[in-house]
Amino acid sequence: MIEIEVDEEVAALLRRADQRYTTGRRRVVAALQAGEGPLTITQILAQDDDLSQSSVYRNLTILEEVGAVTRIVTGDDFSRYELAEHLTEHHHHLICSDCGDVIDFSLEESVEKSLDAALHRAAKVAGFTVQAHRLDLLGSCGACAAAQ
Amino acid sequence: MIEIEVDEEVAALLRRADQRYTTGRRRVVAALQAGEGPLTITQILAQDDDLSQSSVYRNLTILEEVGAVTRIVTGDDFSRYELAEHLTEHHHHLICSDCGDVIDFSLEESVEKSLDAALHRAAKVAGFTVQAHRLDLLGSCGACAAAQ
DNA sequence: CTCCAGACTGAGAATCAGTATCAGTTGGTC
DNA sequence: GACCAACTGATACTGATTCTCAGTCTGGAG
Repeated sequence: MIEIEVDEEVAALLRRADQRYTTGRRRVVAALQAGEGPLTITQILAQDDDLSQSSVYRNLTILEEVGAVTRIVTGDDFSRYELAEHLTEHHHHLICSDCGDVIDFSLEESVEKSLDAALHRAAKVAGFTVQAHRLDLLGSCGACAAAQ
Repeated sequence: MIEIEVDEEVAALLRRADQRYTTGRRRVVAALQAGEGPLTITQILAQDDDLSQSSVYRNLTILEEVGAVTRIVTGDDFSRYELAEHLTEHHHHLICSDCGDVIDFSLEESVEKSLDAALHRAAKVAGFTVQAHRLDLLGSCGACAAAQ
């Protein structure tokens, strides 16, 4: 999805919740679009000096409530945020267990389909209502593997 | 894997790291074996009055370093712990986004196989060294779905 | 059997990502 | 142009997790 469309979609989501699409929020969204994967608050702040920490936290929470942004928790001490899937594309995460960095990747359609079907079968057995699935690869990114 | 085997395996892992398999640690392992899914520190403490919070934290960290236990982070404010996969069986998690509870489930062999192959292909493309994968279903558990 | 080093423990203090508060600013609406 | 609700930034606060420290346990050397 191109930048302008994302912007409009986010604006619509916010408006629906009586929220404004302010400059600060635009900047957070822009930072997330610029990253190659989910970003931590620290990374967002580093990318844009005019943002204040408390507002970024607050705005990410609001953007998440509104459905524009998704929060990712990987296991190191920092939450990461990315644009919601309907604003990007369905994808998964490579999580580097050394440096903590997170990179996006996708699976072939066919694998994704059969996985999805299997997941729904399994959920049904457990009496569980599925909202989404989450698939991560844990390992070492190229840089960290080289550094060892 | 039956209880005694797990115990021996954990003992061996600890010994290899010059650590003792003390009563406190045995009790933590026992609590994890008793649960139907990963447990929070609070749940472990609730299950055994003789455990002290700081020791449970410390021992879980050690058991994780030694490879006997895995830490799970779901997004609510609590870490959860479960026995490592080689002491149980490869499985995945149903995470209830309402109450935060986590339940184990498994996929059919065939799906798991093709998924694994696809993941390795994807990792190779990204120059990533895979250690493990992690697959979670997000949604509502039976109890929470009924309560709505 | 005794001693000793080093592992272990429990209680409390310290840390720090994330959240709440609050006084002041902004922007849309009548 | 007054009003009101949303927004902002600085700062104080919260709570899960980690650290510290003084005391206890344990296994092996002598």
